[in-house]
Amino acid sequence: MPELPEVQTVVDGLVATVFGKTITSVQIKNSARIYPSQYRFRKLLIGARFVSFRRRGKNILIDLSNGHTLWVHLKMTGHFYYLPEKDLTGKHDHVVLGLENDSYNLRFNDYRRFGYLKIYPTSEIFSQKGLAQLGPEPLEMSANEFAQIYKTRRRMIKPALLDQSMIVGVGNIYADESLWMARLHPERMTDSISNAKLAELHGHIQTILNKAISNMGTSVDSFAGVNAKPGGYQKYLVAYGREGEPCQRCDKPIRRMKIGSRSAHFCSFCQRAR
DNA sequence: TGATGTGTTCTGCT
DNA sequence: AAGCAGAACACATC
Repeated sequence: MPELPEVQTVVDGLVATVFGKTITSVQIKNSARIYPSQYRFRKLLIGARFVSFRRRGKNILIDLSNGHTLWVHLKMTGHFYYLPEKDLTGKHDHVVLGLENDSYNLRFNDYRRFGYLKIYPTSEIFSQKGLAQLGPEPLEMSANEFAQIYKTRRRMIKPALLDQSMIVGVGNIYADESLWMARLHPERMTDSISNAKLAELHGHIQTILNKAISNMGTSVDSFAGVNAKPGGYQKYLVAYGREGEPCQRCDKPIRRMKIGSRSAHFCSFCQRAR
C-alpha cells in the first residue's frame, strides 16, 4: 500500500535510474489505465526526455521535455520496475518504456489495475481533479498549521488523517502508527484534541514518515522499489498488522476494528477515547 | 465458492 | 455546508 514514504522511495528510485533519459519505445497493453488514448499517449512519450520527478502526496509527477507531465498514481498495487530488457515482461506489466542507450527498460506493473498513468500539459497538471484539492504536505507544514486544520473540523481523527484534502500522504499504516505514538484513539473527535496534542501528533507523523523514507518504505502487501527490492520499515511497525500482539507500551493486546470503513489497529488501553 | 482488503471518487443521506 | 456510509473499481490471497 504505497503511502508517502513508499511513493517517495519510487520517485527517488526513478531519479537514480532514468533521470535525463529519452524514451525510444512505448508498449501499452489494453489492460493499462491511461489517459489520453493509446495513440496520443504513445506519441507524447516517444522522443521525450525525463526532465524532473516530483511527488505530491501519493502522486508521482514526471515532467517531460515536451512540456507535458506524466502523472502516475500507484493506488494499492502499482509498481515501477527498472529491469533488463532481456527479462521478459509479465502479465501485470501494463506499460513498458524503452530507453535510449539503455539495456534496461521501465515497466509500470499493477496486478489490481487501480493505478493509472495520465499525461497533461505541465501548466495544467495541478488543475486536474485528484491533484487540485490536495491538502498540504505533512513534511513541509508547521505544527501550528496542522493543528489549525484539525481543530477547526469535527470528525474522527483516523478518517481525518486519511482524508487527502486535509493533509496528503498518510494512509492506513502510518495513520495507525502515528495515533499509537500520540496515544490517541482513532475515533477521537478532532476538535476535542488540544493544540499541544495535535502538535505532538504532527511531530510523530513527521518522525515516522522520515524514518520510513530512510528505510525505503514499508512492504506488507507487495510494495517494492524501482529495483524490485522490498522496503524495511515493516520491522518497526507497532500497531498496523499487529492485532492480538501485546502493545509495546502496556502489554495489552492490540485491537483491530472498522473505523470509517477501514481497519484500524490500536491499543484500547493506552490510546484513550477521550 | 466467496469474503476480504486496499486508495480514491462518486452518490446519496442526515 | 459538513460529515458519513456505501458502492464502485480489480484481483490476489485466504
